[in-house]
Amino acid sequence: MVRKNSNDVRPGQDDDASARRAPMREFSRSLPMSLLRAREAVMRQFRPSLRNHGLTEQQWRILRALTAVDEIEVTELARVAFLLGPSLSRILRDLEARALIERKAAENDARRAVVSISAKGLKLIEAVAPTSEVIYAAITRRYGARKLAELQEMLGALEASLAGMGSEDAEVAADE
Amino acid sequence: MVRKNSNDVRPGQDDDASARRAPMREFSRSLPMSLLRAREAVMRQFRPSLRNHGLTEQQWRILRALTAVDEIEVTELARVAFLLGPSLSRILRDLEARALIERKAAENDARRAVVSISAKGLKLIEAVAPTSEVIYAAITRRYGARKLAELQEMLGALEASLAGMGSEDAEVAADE
DNA sequence: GGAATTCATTTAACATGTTAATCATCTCCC
DNA sequence: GGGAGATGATTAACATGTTAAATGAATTCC
Repeated sequence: MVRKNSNDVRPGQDDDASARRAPMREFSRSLPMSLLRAREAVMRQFRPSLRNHGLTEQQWRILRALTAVDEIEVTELARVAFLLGPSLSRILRDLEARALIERKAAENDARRAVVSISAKGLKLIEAVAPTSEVIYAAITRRYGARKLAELQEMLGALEASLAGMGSEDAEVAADE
Repeated sequence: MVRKNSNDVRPGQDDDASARRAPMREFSRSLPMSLLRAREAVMRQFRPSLRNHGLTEQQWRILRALTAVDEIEVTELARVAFLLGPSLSRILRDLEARALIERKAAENDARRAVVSISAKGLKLIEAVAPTSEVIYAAITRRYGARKLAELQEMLGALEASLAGMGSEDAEVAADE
């Protein structure tokens, strides 16, 4: 079995070529990977339960967001549920077909659509929520409530740090 | 303008129905959402640069992983690049068509495929890497190197906490 | 030594992510 | 009040995530 781990990196073949450039961050320790793996570890806990109720993670996010408001415009919903417009559009079509949500046009603006959760949708939420809460509690217990709060605070800070950094790119501006 | 924020939650209409159940975690503060938003904030920085070089995030992950080894089997690569088999399979097909990687059968086992990065692939990596490093450095500077290290440590710990929790449906009853 | 099983990888099918383009409405401004 | 642009939502097109099934090759078992 060939196990490639941290240290057996690139046998010969590029000794002098790579001497000049930094070896780059050890791949598995990059920030995006760390975040991806952590999130996957968390979602792995929830997916089976959601699946048992015929919901995907994103559909659940949308229904959950809808329980917190009476009604909401699509754009706002996209922001709250952290979904891109096209994804949301498709999912709303599906949820509406399943009668889990209701949709109508805004009163003053025919462009805007207003969405709300249906009674059936609420019922589904209420069926799923207890299990989700149990799972969340188990995660909190395992990791530690205080540590979890601290982690979330740090994640929020990271997001905030990068907020303004958006598009100050040198090379992107160069091309087009 | 209808702004629904943290406080104007659920106007009437379900007063007694919701009296019994806990209001559930404020949605935007759930752990999965925090992780998703943080990761998106980070990836938003890298995507334009990768795109300029014709790479998606996942393609980049694969090529990056391949630079760290001489050659690697597909299953191992999936583990290292944190991709599911089907995704990896599709991407490898594409990368091979673009001559960025090479693929051959394993010597002792015709089931296994062995993948390595091509000279062209290496060249591409070398073209992208500097920009990526600059972005990573900017993120580190903004957020703080020490804080970043601490965050990664906490993310790793979270992953570890949840490691055994996977599928206690029936089978993993065997102790750890 | 061959049927049954396991294993590595791929294909299939559907849902979402991502960017660009489209479509309808709305706003502004002359 | 009508046309140029802005805006909200959807559609289009392609890439990946996710689970199940299929394929092909090795291993086990009798």
